[in-house]
Amino acid sequence: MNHTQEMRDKIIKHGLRPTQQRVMLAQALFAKGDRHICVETLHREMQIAGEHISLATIYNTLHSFCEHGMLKEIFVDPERVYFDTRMDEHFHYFYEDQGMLVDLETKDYAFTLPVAIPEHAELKGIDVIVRLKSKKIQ
Amino acid sequence: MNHTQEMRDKIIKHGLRPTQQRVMLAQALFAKGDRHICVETLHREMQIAGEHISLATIYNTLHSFCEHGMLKEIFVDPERVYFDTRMDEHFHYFYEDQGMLVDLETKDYAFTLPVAIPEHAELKGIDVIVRLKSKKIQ
DNA sequence: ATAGCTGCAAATGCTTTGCAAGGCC
DNA sequence: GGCCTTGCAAAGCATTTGCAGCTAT
Repeated sequence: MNHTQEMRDKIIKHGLRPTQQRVMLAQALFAKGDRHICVETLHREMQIAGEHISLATIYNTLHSFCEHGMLKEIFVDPERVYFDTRMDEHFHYFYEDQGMLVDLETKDYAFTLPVAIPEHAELKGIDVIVRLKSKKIQ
Repeated sequence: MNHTQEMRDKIIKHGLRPTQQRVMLAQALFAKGDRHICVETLHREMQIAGEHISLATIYNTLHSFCEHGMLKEIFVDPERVYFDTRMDEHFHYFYEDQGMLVDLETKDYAFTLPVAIPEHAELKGIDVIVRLKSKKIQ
């Protein structure tokens, strides 16, 4: 079974129709392991690969993927939304100067969860963002 | 010494000129203890109080306050930026359905900081956001 | 006096939407 | 065939900017 077919199956399994654009985007997103990508970057990447997909469709598709549990949105920067292909609970470093997100590895921290959840509320998730600035290399 | 004077002093101490608009905004922000407020809300609040300040000035002023260490920006929602008047390191609950931020009290969690910081980088801060959804009241 | 601040209106830039044409089952 | 999806262009909206007039020191 080739990779295109895997992506078709993945999309179907999540309750969406495997249209050309969705399959192409799924390949770009999930082919290379975990990714943290913003719409603009993905759009440029598709153009370079010679596959034209409109920005509107990328927005719509990524949001569909989120609603159907294939992606997570991350808000770290008011300038743009990032999408994360890794679905388990995990945390991030964010290099503010580069706009780059990197996963925190378990060995890198010692947070003790969970947190008290107010009675009248339901937990949707916990975001931990370690904001960094790259040091200049001398 | 009245409250207006306190705000003037606070602004001067942080290296800014105490203009009318800055003093009015500082009063709105710091009079009532810790606040988590977005520009739109603050603008509406000033209008209701009968004090006209342009949106542009509110944006500029809040950003100046941030750069001069009087406020912190919080990104939890791509729709709008929140400003937090509390300057020490602390974490938040965010009620996604209400767009409301609430401080996490120390008793409510047991995160163990710090985190490993990559060699080539400098820590700017750690954000912890516990995302909640209000439960319907039956 | 003069450097800095304000406020309007216009511009910007990311994101969403309306709608006609096309694709998937 | 019928419904969902796409893509363009236009709209939407929070935020920023240019610039003339005003204010604080």
